[in-house]
Amino acid sequence: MNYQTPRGTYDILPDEIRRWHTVEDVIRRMTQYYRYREIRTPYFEDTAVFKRENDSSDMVNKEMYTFQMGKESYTLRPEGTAGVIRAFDQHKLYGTMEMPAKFYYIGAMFRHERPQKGRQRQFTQFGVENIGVKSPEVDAETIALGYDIVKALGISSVKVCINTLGDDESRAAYRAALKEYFAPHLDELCADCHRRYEQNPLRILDCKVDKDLECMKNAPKLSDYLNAESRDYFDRVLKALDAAGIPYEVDESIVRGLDYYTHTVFEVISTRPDSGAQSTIFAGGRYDHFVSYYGGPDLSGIGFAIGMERLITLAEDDGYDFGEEENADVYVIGLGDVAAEVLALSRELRRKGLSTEANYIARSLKSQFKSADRSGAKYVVILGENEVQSGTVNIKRTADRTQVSVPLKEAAEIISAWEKE
RNA sequence: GCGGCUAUGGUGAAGUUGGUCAACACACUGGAUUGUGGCUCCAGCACUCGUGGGUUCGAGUCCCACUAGUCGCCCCA
Repeated sequence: MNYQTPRGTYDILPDEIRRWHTVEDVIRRMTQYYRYREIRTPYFEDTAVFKRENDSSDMVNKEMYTFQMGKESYTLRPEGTAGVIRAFDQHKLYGTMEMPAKFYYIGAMFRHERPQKGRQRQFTQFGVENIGVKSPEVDAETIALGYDIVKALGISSVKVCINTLGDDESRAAYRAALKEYFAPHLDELCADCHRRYEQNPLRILDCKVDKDLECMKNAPKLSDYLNAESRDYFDRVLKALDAAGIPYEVDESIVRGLDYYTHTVFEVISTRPDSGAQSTIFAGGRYDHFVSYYGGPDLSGIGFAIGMERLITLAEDDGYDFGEEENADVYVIGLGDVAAEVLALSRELRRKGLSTEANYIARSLKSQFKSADRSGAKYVVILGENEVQSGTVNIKRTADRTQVSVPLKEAAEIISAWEKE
């Protein structure tokens, strides 16, 4: 065992791929219901696309896979939104697409973190972006899409947590209030919070280390600093969620890891006790200035991302039925020096749309029947030297074990006809 | 970046206070039926216990280091 996958990466083996296909199918169906269209952007971008000024998040500052090729610096994408917005601006889709422009993506993301349950260095995210219409109903609809996917996979124990960060004015006022409030308490806070105090004081509030501190409990609340417009917007988001029949909980501690969010932010978490340290299923929020950041017009957007690995695990834990692997239609047994004939017949069967397993190994009839059983084939064709001589072939129906001898040339046609009965 | 736990064949694993052939099950291959299957029976299948050192007359079993996995902290989907 000399080679293995790098830390934090993993292989999806054939026995496991069915789960992925199933979940991907649910996602594609649901996004189609909501009229989102797929977009595929590169797995790496110019580093500047991800490394934005004044970004205080660990993801951007500590966890990116960045490499130099010649003079250029590239980065493996740690998240999906930046690439989508970059593409939206680059191709001036605001000029050709109807608003809101609705995108979804599924693909690998890369973050250099210490792996653990539900967290890999290369992982897969499904995400959506809804750009160009700023409306509380759009926010609620976006959450509804994610919620519907989670529910379609039979995942129970789900909690929608939502909050608002308000607009620029509200945030600035709150930020100032926080800095003023925490200034005398700085020596009580952890090292990370000192950094947060400078870069993004809002994040002090969801610090897990200092969460039980007395000064945390009495900290000013964002809700007290929202201006009328922001408060009204959030109220309407909640009303829209009520109208959509989505249960939620307002959680003022949610401020999100990415710095580009404004107004609505949300996290949908699993309340299962066995979901480990990574309980977030999907999370996202609204961004007012991201589209213009990459050179586009001043449009607002909203999006979320779901970790596919977590989604699949949760669906599995809740007993979602991923179905059985498809059986073979036909198994072609070869006896003696007949491999070429086995190949020819198998190709004929496949051309007729029959999934066909062919044996090219010189081995006993018995062992070939065993593997025919394992393949689940409905028909077993026995092709030996005798058959080649006589130009006939034996076809055995697995169901009733009856066997008929037919001309070799007609075998594919006959099985195909039986299948259509 | 920090901490806990783990590391035996293709797989799941047993391996007592260090001391006979590294158990058992599944899978796999062959045979009992020299061309007709899912049952049964028989046979085969780890010169070796993550890697490297050390202690000992003797180590899969004890010690150290390294590597990897896993869970948690941080962070996040």
